[in-house]
Amino acid sequence: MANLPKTYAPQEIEGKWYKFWQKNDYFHAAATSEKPPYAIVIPPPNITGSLHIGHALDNTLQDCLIRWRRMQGYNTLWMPGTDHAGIMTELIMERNLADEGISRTALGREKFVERMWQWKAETSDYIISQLQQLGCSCDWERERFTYDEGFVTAVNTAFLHLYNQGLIYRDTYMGNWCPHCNTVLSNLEVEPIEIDGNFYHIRYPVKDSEIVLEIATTRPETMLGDTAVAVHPDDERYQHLIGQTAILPLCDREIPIIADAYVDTEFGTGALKVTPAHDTNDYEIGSRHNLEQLTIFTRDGCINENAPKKYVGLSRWECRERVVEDLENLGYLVKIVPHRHAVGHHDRCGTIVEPTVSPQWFMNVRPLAQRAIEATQKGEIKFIPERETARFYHWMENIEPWPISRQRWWGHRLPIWYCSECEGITAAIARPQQCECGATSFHQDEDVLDTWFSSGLWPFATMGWPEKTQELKTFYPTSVLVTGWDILFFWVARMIMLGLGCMDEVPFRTVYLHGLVADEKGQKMSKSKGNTIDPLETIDTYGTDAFRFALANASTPNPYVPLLESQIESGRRFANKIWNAARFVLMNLEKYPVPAGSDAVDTSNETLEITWIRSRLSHTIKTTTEALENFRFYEAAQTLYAFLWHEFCDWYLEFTKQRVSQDEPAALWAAADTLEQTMRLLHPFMPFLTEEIWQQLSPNGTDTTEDETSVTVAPWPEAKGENPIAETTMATLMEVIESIRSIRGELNVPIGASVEVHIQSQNSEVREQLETYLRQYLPAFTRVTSITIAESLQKPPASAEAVIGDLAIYIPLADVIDLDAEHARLSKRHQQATKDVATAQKTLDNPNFVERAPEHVVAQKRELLERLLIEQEKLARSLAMLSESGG
RNA sequence: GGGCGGGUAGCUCAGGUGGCUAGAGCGACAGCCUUACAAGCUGUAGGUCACAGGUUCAAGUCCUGUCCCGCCUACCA
Repeated sequence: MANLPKTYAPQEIEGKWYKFWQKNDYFHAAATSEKPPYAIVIPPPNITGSLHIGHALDNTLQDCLIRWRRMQGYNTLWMPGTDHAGIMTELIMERNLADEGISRTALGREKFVERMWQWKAETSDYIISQLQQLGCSCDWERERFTYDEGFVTAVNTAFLHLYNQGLIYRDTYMGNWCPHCNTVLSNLEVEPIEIDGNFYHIRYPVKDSEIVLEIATTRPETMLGDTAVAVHPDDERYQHLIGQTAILPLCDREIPIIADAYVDTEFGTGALKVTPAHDTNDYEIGSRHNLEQLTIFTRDGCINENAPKKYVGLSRWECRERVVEDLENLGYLVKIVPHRHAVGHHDRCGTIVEPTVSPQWFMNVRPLAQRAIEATQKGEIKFIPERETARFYHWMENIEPWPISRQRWWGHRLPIWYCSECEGITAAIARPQQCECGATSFHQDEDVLDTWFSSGLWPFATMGWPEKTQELKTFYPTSVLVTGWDILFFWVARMIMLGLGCMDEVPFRTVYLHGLVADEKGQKMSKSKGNTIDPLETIDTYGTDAFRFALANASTPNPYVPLLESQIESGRRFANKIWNAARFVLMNLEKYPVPAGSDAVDTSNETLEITWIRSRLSHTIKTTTEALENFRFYEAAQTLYAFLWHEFCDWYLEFTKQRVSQDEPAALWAAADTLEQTMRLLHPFMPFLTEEIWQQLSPNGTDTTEDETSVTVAPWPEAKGENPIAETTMATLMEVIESIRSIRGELNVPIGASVEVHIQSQNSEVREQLETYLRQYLPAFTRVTSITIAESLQKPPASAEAVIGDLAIYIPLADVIDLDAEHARLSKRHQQATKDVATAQKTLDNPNFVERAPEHVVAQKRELLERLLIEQEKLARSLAMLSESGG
């Protein structure tokens, strides 16, 4: 064994072990195996840059599951890959190009896409290497990309499959248009943000009359596209105007005054200007009344020729200013009232969306949504936490047609061909030979598909669909999907629908939706808020394992999980603690090597502390396993932390010191065994550190290259059962030790000073236990000159006292005792005891409690009261004595 | 406007189907370099479990209402 440094240095071991794992192919899943399958597909990170804190959490949790199941003996597949992330990646590329002074349009589609592929090559490698730094045990041989060759086939096949069922169709409809990205968007991509706007009240004169109709709008510029004014059919104020004609100011166009029940008489003036081409509701009204759709904006959000000349070419905002100015000058403007309202923004680029009518490809998701609901109701899919199920249903039940075409360049082209002669549509992967009309010339649809269409195929396209591969047979449906709740609709819901649509089977059995990483104020971490923690920086500073442990430890079931720097720090301290515990064990093993063939542990002559630590280990195995089974990562992490630090290190290793100093190595060998098993338990959370220690501990497992093995493929520990008697005995001993320490601490007994300990107990069993073990253990925890244990003994003069139930501990402190301090100490405990007695007494005094509560609860209460009464009485007596001698 | 989640120690959070004397980490205070670890050890302090009712032998936990905070959703121009 090499000399281990005093402080754990993660940088020195992490890279080494990752290479080792890869070399041994531990992460590769066999397409066929006798082992039961367990599969997770990674939520493919976008190729837009580097991993953020959300990825770190998401992938840490996935790796925990995968490593745990692998150790449990499953044939585990963690399918990795990246996403081409259509619009987002294009935006970044456009920004890069802008830095070079090139515009996308100047470059042209072909060149642009070429550059995108170059970019992809660089960034996806970078992202993969970051996942590896995080320790992710993905099956890298199977890495995929949502725009690779296989995906093109899968996307085309899926499209045609759904098209042929009539689920995909072309329609001209009012949609969300992003004037910056020049594409239509789905509702999900539009983020409503509250902004401070205005309500503009404007007069619309009524033709052939002196009457003016006052309307109110937040978007005065759209009046240039007005084709009606609507009032409520029952609105008495406007009855006489229905059917009349208004004169649209600035345009001098005549528009009808119509009645439509959509109009809210209470809101604004009760008169609504109608712009069917640029407002979703107005569009509906327009279709009901057959109004003209007058488009007044260009694709990039400027005024077009349908508006009066003076406004043509202005941006939406310039136009608003000019229109308001003109209205005011001409006397049409009544007033401007500040008005706060929600306005849709493109979630990717932040541009205010312009509702626009355009021809698009849609997917009718209703039938698949219905099947998804049914599948969930039948239990084919389970959501964790459960509350997410309700969100899922709600969205699925209210789903609307999904616009799937995007007017962009980077992404899957639609397998749709238009005849150059008759414009007839042919759906086919390859260019068709001949149109029904006889023509032979075609052009392919220029649009690309929404990125989520292709990532919706991820769980089966990555496994080779549409081929009927062995992988699909083995691993589909996958076991679990792990992702943040924020993409439940974007991605999870669509995977389920497309899985049902293409595979006729849900893509996964369980969906675990974790929280979003937040800062200490509960604010979601985001670049724009500047409150992010950079995963790579964190790994550099604290080490991967510390970071991973902190993430798992922070991962409560809450929708937002605050991650504090101090928690990562705590992870690092934990790693260092483990490191040093291992050092201690290993250093001592040099002196006392584990005898060969000692695998069969001899428990016949086992000492209490060994029985105890094995019992606690068994409990820890059970709790950790259950926590993982229920996706309670924080609970697993906390269980392991508490066991390793506060039981194994704080107590067991101290016992071991004592034993070893007396030349009794059995405790040490049990320590090595416990540590080895604990390293296995902890491995899913802290893969690098546990591998390093496990290798050092394993009997043959020094750095030999032959017969390589790894904790990665070691079996998951088995809970062998707990020993309540040993645990109870140990608890008493610990209490005694803690009491003595407490006296020493509170009464400022010098560290170097040895003390006499007198213990009185009427319980012979307890006395026996103390006789047997306390003499052995105590020296490891505090300096003692002598220990006296008796059924009854006089409290020595000038001594400090502690009471534990029937047990009294006296420590003579003639030279150092501060009687006032001791009095204060005892009276505080007496007060507490009195309070506890009162509480317990009150419960037991209630006859209904004794009658109706379960027997064991009553018995427990009685025991407690008894013990508390004894303590209270002892303390009272000692206090009286103390006052006497002191006063 | 609806729906969901939350309010427990100075801070961040645990406390499945009500029942041990309400816990942890961090922070605070006091004392220690005790030969695995100062990224450590030992001890101490700190909580009307948001508020008000109710159900129950028993409520941090279940019910109702109120007040805050956050989020998701909705066509009020």
